[in-house]
Amino acid sequence: MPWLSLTPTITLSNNDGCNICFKPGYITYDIGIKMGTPIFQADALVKRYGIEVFSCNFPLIADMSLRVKSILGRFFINIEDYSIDEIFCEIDAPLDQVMEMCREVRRVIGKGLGLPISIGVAHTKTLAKVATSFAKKHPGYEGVCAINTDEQRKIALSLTSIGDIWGIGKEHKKKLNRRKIITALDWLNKMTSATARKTMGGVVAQRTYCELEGLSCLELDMLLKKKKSIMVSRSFGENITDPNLIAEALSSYVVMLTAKLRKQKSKAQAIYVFLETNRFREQDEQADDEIVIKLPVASSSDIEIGYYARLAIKAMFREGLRYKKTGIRAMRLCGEEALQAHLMDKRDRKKEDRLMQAKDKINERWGANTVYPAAIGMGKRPWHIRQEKLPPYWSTRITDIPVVKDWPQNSTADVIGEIVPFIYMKPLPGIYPTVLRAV
DNA sequence: TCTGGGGTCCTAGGACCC
DNA sequence: TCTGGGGTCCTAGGACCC
Repeated sequence: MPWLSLTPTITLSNNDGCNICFKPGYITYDIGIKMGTPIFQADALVKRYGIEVFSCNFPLIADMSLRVKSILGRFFINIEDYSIDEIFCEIDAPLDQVMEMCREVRRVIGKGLGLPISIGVAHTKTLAKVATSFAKKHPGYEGVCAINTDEQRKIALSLTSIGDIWGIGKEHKKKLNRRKIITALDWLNKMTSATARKTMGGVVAQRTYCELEGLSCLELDMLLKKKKSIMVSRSFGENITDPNLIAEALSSYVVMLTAKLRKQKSKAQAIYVFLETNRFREQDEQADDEIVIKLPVASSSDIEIGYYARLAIKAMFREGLRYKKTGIRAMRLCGEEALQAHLMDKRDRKKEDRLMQAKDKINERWGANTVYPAAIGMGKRPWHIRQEKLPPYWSTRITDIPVVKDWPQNSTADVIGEIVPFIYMKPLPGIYPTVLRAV
């Protein structure tokens, strides 16, 4: 949404709960909206500063992420797909060539996707992340910052709070702060790598320490790995007291969970199910229960796993409690082929696998939940998450795709210096102008 | 009134073996 | 009174990441 570049925005967590991404826009000082602030606590600030608030649209983010990564694939061979919005690339070339290439990457992604990206260049992954934060914070770098010399490294680390280093979380930060270690450079000056390992409980901290010294300890991880556990959980849109509705909600998470299992060709040997009340309502009686079930035979069928998940709910549910959240984790995953059979097993597993395959095919072709088990309920359900300010699925849903209405020959459009078509976007009442100029 | 949803790795310690 | 030396496997819990 390039037209919002100067508008402060908040993107909410699932269920429209907390701020998970505040973009200041025109605001140049800290107004106190932190990661994780519940949005109802920020009502006054939202009004005062004209902050636009959005529900999160993960399919949109995931799609943009794929596009960025496919462009990066044109420039780099050795790539680690680290997270939805971060990538590590390895390159062996003189610094000026690398810098030129990075600027070109940034230009191409800016032009093609309208996304501003930041690039950090350094000799270790941890230092590259430090460099990236400088590239992002200081406009002078124009999005690309390198830490190359020892002097640059020390200056950068002296300006970086120890807690902002990748691998130093809030516990380590507290511990180090108590020893008067405030910046990353303090850490290097006041400890050795051996004492870092000793006082911070292991080899992980020691690796981070060495990486900051410029000694690479974290290799580029280019393999696409299967997940070792997969979890699906959601808070409910409202408090739920009916066990059948809880079972419905959990069944729908099971459908998502088993689809993820089948996608990476895994089966679960065990499941973990939990059920919680709203821990913020201190006036309510609380519950936070969990059950682990070892499955008789590893499975990725929503029929079978759904059955055991509902058993777990039945066992945990207590009359009169106001439940807020449930979820399921698939554990002890194994490959689809290496199956340990069960002597007493009566299930027709081949048939069930074929059913799941057919269902996956239909849903892939015609959209998620074209066919689904009746156990997840039909139509609007009270446990559905709230998403009241959802931006359109511009790039992943056919009805939301922007329509080109006009292509002016002598446009003065200024987005990355290119001629840009006028596009009608599906308007969200009160937020978007009818005609927008966009990339 | 309203408070997110995923993951990984490492270590210590228990329980067992010879 | 004195009580060895070498392993493995598993799990809970801690710490970290996005």
